[in-house]
Amino acid sequence: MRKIDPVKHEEKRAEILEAAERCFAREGFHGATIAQICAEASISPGHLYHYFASKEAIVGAIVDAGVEDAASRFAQLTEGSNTITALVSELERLRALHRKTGAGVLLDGLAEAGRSPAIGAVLQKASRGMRELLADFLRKGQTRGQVDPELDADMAAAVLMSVIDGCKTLLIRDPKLDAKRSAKVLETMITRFLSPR
Amino acid sequence: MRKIDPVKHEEKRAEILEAAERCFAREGFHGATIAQICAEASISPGHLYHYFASKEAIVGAIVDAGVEDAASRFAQLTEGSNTITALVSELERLRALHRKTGAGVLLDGLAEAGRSPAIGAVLQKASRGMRELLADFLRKGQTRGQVDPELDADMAAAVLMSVIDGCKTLLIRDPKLDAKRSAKVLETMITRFLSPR
Amino acid sequence: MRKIDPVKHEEKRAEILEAAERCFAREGFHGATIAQICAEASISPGHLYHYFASKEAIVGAIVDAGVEDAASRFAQLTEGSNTITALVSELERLRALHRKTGAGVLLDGLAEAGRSPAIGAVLQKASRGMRELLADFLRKGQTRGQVDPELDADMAAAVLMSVIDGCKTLLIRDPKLDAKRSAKVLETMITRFLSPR
Amino acid sequence: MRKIDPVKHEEKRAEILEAAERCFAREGFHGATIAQICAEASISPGHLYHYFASKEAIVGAIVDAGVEDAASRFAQLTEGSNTITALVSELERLRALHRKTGAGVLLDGLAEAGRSPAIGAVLQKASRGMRELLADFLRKGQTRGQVDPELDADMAAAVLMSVIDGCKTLLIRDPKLDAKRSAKVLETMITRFLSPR
DNA sequence: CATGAATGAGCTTTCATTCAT
DNA sequence: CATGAATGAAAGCTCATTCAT
Repeated sequence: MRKIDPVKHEEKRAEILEAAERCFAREGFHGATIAQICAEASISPGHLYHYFASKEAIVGAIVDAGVEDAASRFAQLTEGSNTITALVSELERLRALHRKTGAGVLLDGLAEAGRSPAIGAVLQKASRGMRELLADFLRKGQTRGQVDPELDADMAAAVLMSVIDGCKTLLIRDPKLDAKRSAKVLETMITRFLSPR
Repeated sequence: MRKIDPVKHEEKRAEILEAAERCFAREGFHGATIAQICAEASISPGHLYHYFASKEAIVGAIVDAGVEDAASRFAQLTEGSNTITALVSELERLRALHRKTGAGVLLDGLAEAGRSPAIGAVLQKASRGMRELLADFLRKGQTRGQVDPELDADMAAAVLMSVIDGCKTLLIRDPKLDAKRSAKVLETMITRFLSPR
Repeated sequence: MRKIDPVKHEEKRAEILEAAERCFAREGFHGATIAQICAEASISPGHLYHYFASKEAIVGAIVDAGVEDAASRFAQLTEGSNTITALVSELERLRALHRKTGAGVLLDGLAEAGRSPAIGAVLQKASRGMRELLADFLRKGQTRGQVDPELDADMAAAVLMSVIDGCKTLLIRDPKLDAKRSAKVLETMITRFLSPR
Repeated sequence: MRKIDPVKHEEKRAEILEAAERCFAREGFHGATIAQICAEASISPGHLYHYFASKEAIVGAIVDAGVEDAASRFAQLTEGSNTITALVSELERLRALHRKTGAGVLLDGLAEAGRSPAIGAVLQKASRGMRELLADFLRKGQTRGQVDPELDADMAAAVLMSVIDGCKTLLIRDPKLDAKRSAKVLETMITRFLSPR
């Protein structure tokens, strides 16, 4: 008699996803077990499989969510007034975010994407979208005279994205690194890279 | 009365290490199994343990080798005539290298280092060493007037290393990326970053 | 919403323990494998680990149960009217019991306790408890004039326990030994040992 | 051209056996590995198999040796003047011996004999021999009026042997046991058991 | 005689997944 | 919807034994 409530279903899914994310951050994709995720989400293993077909599906959903999240932030980027300033502050926001959740998940995800074609495809599609947004953003900056018009906007966008990825390793390679000073130098690099000559 | 032949022993060790590296590149640290490594090295599982005490020891040996290798390359860097050119071409060499072995291993290692204090410590020590070499190299460039003297050499080195890390994701996010053009843009970024104003 | 049923859980645990006991009796602690125990209990290897954390934990549970069992029998001993008669018949009961389960387990356990400090500590604690019960029993017999008051009750208890241990080897050294006659001689020894002069 | 030297061969065999005995005392029959025995005997695993066909053969040889040793000591027993005194002092000698080598080997051997028919047969044959020696000894004591003529010499011998076995567990069950006092009580028991009424 | 490299079956344990209720 | 019991395929690793030299 009781019909399934799609809203509640979606809520539970999100709850499990969050629990999984915490576990993945702590233990990595391979290190985290279904049992741990169930404990964290306070459900039984049998029940989890009502919401996700497999562990890989959970990984996929998390990658999806992260990718969508990043894309939406990139989409909002366009609103900023000064191109370079906006970019740099977005980068700073990302760094703060990952200091909280741990960079491991993202690196795990990237590594996994480099291997699994399924996850790779998701990431590649999203990356292309994000790169286009970023390239558009840069082109707009070029029009406004805030970004060097000589730059290949598309390639510059790709390189900037890899710089953002690289940021995650800064703290792993040296946890005691002075965050302020490193941010400043990073800002210098991006500014000099993009500024018109 | 034949005593053990350390040369052959070392050769076999290296052989196994190479086989393991191929497996890790293909499957990741966790994904690769002892059985796969043994198959790849054409030895029995029991025999592998004459050369390495555990799977972790294999990983450790690979990391050690990689670190030593990178350090030696960095140390030789000092010989180049032009600071920035040398740096850029070294970066290109690294990229080519990692296209062969697959970037996954490094990302796996970085992700793991972000979680496990034991692995983290190894990476941090190695990173500090490499950063010092790179910073020295940059300072030498500053003395020669080839690098902007205003830059904090130490921080710049840290940022450059994270840029190198970031490069690994370029191909993961877009496998069809035009390598030449992306290299060119990367070169532009580094050149502008480091050049005296 | 069905919560776990602790009764069924405990029953299954006991079932596995009995299966393990049979295997240990047949093959010894080291000789018995998890696979054999699982086959004997008709469960899968994975499932066994829902009930016991490790093979060692199974051994521990069996030892604990045996110790508790022995202690409870010793505690009830006090009720008997004649000290020596009660003791001798208890001894006989122990012999019958061990003819069923096989003496090997106990000898294995004793040998292991002589080596591993962890297992040794468990055994020593249990032995001390049992010896105290036995010594109290003897002292009570001394008060009643049924046991030689000159005897050091504590030491006599220790010696009696070692005699009980020794009984296990009787059948190993000679499986065809006449059980009745040997019991009689044993009874003679204990009676003469304890009787007042 | 070089003939094998049976003397040297036998010496090496004995050497290996001693090394194995040390390992077995330390780790038990199952716990000790061929590798450990080889290390202890300073030979290679391949070489060990020139002297023993299998690990079980080593165990068998050790049990054989122990059994022979015990038998020869029992045979010499006959020389003593007073039956009970001789017996008690022999028992004390055995205890001292086993405090050195650890009782584990003997218990391991007994446990193993209870399971493996092959080892069991060796032990049973030897035990019967020893029991006969001991029974003869007791009968001689009966003739001399030093041992209760009512006793069934054969059964008494069997019981005494199991008492000797049981002694090994005294120290395992309580390592801090006062050796002198326990020896005294044991002596009391045996004296009262055997003495003429 | 002697070495140590090499084998491979089998061990304990883990864990994603399914099933009965 | 929800539980937790149950599965079973594999994982990393050990070790008695054999083989080439």
